[in-house]
Formats: sequence, C-alpha cells, structure tokens
Amino acid sequence: MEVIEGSARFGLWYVVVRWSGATIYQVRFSRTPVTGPVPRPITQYLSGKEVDLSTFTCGSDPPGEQYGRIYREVQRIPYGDTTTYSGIAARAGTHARVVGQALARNLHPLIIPCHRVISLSGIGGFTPDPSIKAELLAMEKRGKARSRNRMEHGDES
DNA sequence: CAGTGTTCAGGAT
DNA sequence: ATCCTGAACACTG
Repeated sequence: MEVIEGSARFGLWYVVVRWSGATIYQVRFSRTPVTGPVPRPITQYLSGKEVDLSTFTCGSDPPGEQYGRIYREVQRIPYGDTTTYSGIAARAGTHARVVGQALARNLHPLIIPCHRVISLSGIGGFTPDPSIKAELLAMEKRGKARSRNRMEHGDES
C-alpha cells in the first residue's frame, strides 16, 4: 500500500501525518500545511472528540531498547488524564530523565500521547512548542466533559 | 563522554 | 512561600 502524507489543522499549527492504512509512520507539528488526507480518527480527535488513537500501529521502531517500554506505558494513559515523568519511570522501571529523553524523540505524538506526561512542577516540554501541549490537554478536558454530558442525556456509545 | 521534555535537597531572598 | 544552584539519576549516540 502506498504511503500518504497529509495534514489537519490544529489552532495555529498543522498536524502532518505520514501513514498508510492503519499504520502511522510519523506525526509532526508544522506551521505550514501539507495538502493531503489524514486518517479520519485523527481529524475527529483534533476537533475535540474523545477518540482512542492507540489502535493505530506505529511504523518505525522506537530509537532505543528501553524506549519501547516507556512508550507502551504512555499509551496506557487514558484520554483527558495526565501522569508525571517520574510516574511513567516507576512503571517502566527506569528514571524520569530517560522518560523525558524518550518522549523528546517520540516520532508519533498523539498516537503515543506524550502530551499527557507532565512534570511534577510544571507542564514539562514539548517540541516544537509547549503551548501545543497545553492546548491539547485543555482540549481533552473539554472533550471529556462533552462526552460526559452526552451520557447524562442518554445517547451514548 | 556529553547531553537530555527530571527531581530533590539546600540555602538565600 | 518562592526562586536559584548543584548534583544524581539512566540511557543513547
């Protein structure tokens, strides 16, 4: 199957995705759009809907040995929730700093929700811009509240 | 060996 | 109570 590249808007940024079927090769944030489609669940997610993106398979392997463990732990964090670097470290059997390094090299943001990992003191880092991280978290908070409301009105999943 | 998307303790403000 | 500084942490290139 052919590899497709496309982008979807997110605030001031564009989420550029290289993918093919259910496999995602890379996700990156850019100021400029790339014309082409992205998988439907991703656009739904970016529009504030509570969708699980962990069902996609990641194309390229994690850079390091230990990183795979870390990425798997990060994928366990539910939509709208957050954990700390040290929390992930404890679960993956490593140190917080390694977690930070692993996430800095994450090729699949959103699929591997590194934005849900924050620092004990502040919000932590995010490339290319930490404000994206803050926006994503705010959006998930709204998205969760929205599905909660939908449930109360009795037309759910 | 150096460089992290961290954390903690200690000390000064 | 908040802000700096220095150091240890585990792993990768």
